[in-house]
Amino acid sequence: MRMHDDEELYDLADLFKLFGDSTRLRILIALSEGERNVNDLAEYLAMTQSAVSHQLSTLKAGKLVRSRREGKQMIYALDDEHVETIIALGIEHIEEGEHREKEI
Amino acid sequence: MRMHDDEELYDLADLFKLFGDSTRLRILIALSEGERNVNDLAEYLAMTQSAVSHQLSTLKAGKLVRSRREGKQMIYALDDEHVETIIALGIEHIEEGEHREKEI
DNA sequence: TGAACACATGAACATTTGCTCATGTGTTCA
DNA sequence: TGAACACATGAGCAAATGTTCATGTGTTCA
Repeated sequence: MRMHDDEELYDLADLFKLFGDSTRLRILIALSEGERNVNDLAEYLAMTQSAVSHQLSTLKAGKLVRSRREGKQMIYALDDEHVETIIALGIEHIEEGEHREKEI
Repeated sequence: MRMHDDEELYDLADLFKLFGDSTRLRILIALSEGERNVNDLAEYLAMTQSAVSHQLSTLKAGKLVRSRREGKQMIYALDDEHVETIIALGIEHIEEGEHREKEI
């Protein structure tokens, strides 16, 4: 891995912070199944509209999701082909950890 | 992506939290270049021994690094083949983001 | 135009997090 | 054995974070 300047390092940390919250993970996983508007997401995740909206705004700032307006609704979708890959790698890590524990 | 129970979701979030701090990222990147003991890491990263040790302990609990004793020293190394892949994907995301900004 | 809907956003609060400081544990070697 | 070294760890504190509550903005349609 090549060297990284401080700015890129902070950007990188900020990116992973987005994945470091179970609410945001659930939003990202939900969106990996397809586009959704805010109220649907809120209902699906059993959260308030406000909380979902705040998190979507955070995810959008981090360029993990994009949105478009459709009438009164805002439709959100994943905006990065890496999102699903990164989550899948994380899941692999966890499942291998569980596997290793059984071996011991 | 398949469905995830609550416990796995929290584990996943906790995993990504580990990557969500520039200090820990720097430790992981440093270790991707090879094993190191604690004092070397502290000097290399210009941090106190205590701060590095705390973070290493966090990383070890998350199974991203392992350690072995060598005399008085503790040698730390990456303990997961996914670590470098995950960081590399994060870097890709950021660099593509920068690229997209230039297009606009 | 104005009411109703869908969503965004600012402020406030409780929780979490990362660091420092002080001290504890484990190892080596004279 | 005990001093010196290398590292771990608990407590405490300031900063960051996620949620709620209240309210603001944008859109539709009668």
